[in-house]
Amino acid sequence: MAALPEILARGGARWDSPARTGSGIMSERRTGWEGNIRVDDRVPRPPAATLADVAAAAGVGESTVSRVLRSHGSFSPKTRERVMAAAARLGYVPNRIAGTLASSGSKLVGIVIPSLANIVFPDVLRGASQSLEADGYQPVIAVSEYDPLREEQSIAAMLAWRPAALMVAGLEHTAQARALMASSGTRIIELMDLDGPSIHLAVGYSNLEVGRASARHLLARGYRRIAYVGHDLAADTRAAKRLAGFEQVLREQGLALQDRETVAAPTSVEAGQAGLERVLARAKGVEAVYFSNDDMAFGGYFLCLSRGIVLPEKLALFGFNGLAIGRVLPQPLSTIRTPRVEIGAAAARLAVAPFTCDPPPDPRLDLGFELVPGGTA
Amino acid sequence: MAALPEILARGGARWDSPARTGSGIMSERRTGWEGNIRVDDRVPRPPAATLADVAAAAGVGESTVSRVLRSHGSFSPKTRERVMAAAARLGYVPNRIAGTLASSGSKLVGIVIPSLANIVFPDVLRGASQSLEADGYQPVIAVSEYDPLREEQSIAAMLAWRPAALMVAGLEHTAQARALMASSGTRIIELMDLDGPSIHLAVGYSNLEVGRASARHLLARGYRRIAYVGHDLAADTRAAKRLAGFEQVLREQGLALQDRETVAAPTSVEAGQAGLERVLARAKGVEAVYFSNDDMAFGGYFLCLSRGIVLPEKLALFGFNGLAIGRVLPQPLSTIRTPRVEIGAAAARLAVAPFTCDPPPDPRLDLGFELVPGGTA
DNA sequence: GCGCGCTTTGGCAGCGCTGCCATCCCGTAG
DNA sequence: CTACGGGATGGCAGCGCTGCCAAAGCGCGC
Repeated sequence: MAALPEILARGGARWDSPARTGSGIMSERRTGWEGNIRVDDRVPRPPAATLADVAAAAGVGESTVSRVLRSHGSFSPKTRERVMAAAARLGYVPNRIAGTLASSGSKLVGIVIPSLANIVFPDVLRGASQSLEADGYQPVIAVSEYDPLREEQSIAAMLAWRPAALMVAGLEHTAQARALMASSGTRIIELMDLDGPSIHLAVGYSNLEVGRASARHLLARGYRRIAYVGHDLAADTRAAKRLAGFEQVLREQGLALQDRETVAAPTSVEAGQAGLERVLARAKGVEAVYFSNDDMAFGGYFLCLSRGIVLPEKLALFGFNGLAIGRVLPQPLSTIRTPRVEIGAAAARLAVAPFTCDPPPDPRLDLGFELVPGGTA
Repeated sequence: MAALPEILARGGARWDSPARTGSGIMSERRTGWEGNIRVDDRVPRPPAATLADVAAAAGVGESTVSRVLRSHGSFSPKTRERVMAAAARLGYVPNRIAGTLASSGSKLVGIVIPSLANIVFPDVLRGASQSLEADGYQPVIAVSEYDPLREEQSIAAMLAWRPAALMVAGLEHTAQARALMASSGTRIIELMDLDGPSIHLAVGYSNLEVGRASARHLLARGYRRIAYVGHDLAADTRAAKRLAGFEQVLREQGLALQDRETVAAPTSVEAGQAGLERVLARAKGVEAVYFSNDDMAFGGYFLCLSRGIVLPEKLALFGFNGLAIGRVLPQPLSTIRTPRVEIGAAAARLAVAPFTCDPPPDPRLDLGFELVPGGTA
């Protein structure tokens, strides 16, 4: 069992690995319960050091410690020394709860998203978290599972932490949630949708326009008999808007959807596969399928692969999101790429921005989207 | 533009959609800056209502309001009525910052994960968030990007919020981070790894054992000339452990890796594709490839598909994670499925559990893994 | 040697809520 | 009619920190 240490060393690991310092990973050094929490419970550790403790230890006043630790205000170098030493000695960890209450300026940013089941919102989260962290803010997240009521509750719960800003996916919320946000005094940033009025700021793209662009693309490629395969639309208003834009363009050309299969389930590859299966069994002569998103489209794609349906000659597929996997497929998936990480990052910047600028920024930040022609449509 | 409302109505939407109540989505009702934040800045809204305001409005004492709003302690039904009415009237949103400081019992749980770039940690997050929410807790997240130093900083930052518990991925941390966690008095839960000593509690599976099981499977299928394609191992100690276990079993059979390609990049389908490409160009006669995870394996899978390499006859592929997409591939990916959502949920339960039980739970919670034979190896 | 102006420092009142305790009120038993 | 027990209620001292202000220290010019 020398393999792991070797690998770690070879790679220049900087972790302080128990596998390297202990008796080796295989030995299962049974630290045991007694050596852990249980003991902590028995011997109640001395309460965590406070500012006052550090002040006493350093022989200075509390406000001086506060100033030094926040590098805010003025103090002499040697005082700084003394304070830092005392803080380190006591293992002082500042209490942000108290700090926030006193300064009434939270470094928390609430993020309420509908789902973590595919990579879309994690991407947004990633962009936001990166940017937020750089400014010393921390994201508090809640997942609504596409349920308006849970979203409302999550929003209320977030607001109770008095965040510096609140990011919410979409523009549709319960009346109660909307009222809460509008009257909270917290900066509200709505994500991933621009089709409708926003409370304060909105960052994203137009789903309606995405749907239209998708339809125009398929039409331009000569497809006329088009079907739609989607997931639960009542919950996902943005998918509904894409479909609305898509149908609008069809209608303008005197066309209509050949078939529509809405799987009563959240989005997933399995749902996409099942949906396409049903469409193929039912509607004859379908030339192209518009999916509610890439996950659904992947399901369709692999169904075609399994059944030997040649893409795009026998059937064209079009998705939405522009996920990485679609690009390495033998035939890259035709889709629309959205700037998810950038949306998160931009939202984070807006969340933290002081807004002293004049003229003020536009309340709508359109980060657009990109049609990826691919090879399936 | 009547399509969207129709769709929403058909689906039984419960959102209070601006598209339904406003002048329609297309009309771009230009709420404008003046109607939003800017105005809020100009006319400083009255400070948010406090407990005292509600108490005054309801004609009762502060503690009574506190008791009613938390349904804690005793109060008469009619008092409850009055308080609730007053709170609603004033749009009172409790201040958890103050509440937490006063009760010294935070309802925050810190979660530090290395990445949001694939679905693995979002899955964990999903399990945790669901379970936490049910208990009235909220997750605060931080992403370390597989950087030990950023992890350390994130841990320190989280601890400053005095969370009820702290979840961290992996068992390897900087010495400083380990010391911080051990002495913080906060319950620490380490995720996704059991191979090594934990600080308090660990929930997950043995990566070493995963690697061993993978090797045994490939060996049992008769593969002898095996290559490895992985991503940056120095950062991802769990991937390193899997490889260590894998090589251990090979060694026990007097075998060794035929080739090893470590792409100097984070995990991705592209990296997997590039890695396999290089292995194929270099090593001749490789029968099977063990990938550091499913994302990497997908890259390899599609490369084979593009090049007409028949799976598994000409080349066998084996991954790790058991992602959904692997199951709908024409040849399902041979891999090992991990209970990620369950790990998150279990960790959340442990985070919140009172731990008064006797005998105490084992500090290690092994949720195991499942080898999915699939069709590629 | 004195006063001025600046940097450095300490004291202390809250931030909004909870927990504890004293008080009050009511129904009921004696 | 009085005493007693328990539910219902209010008062108030913190929780740990920050922001404000007063005070002290310090260097320098005249």
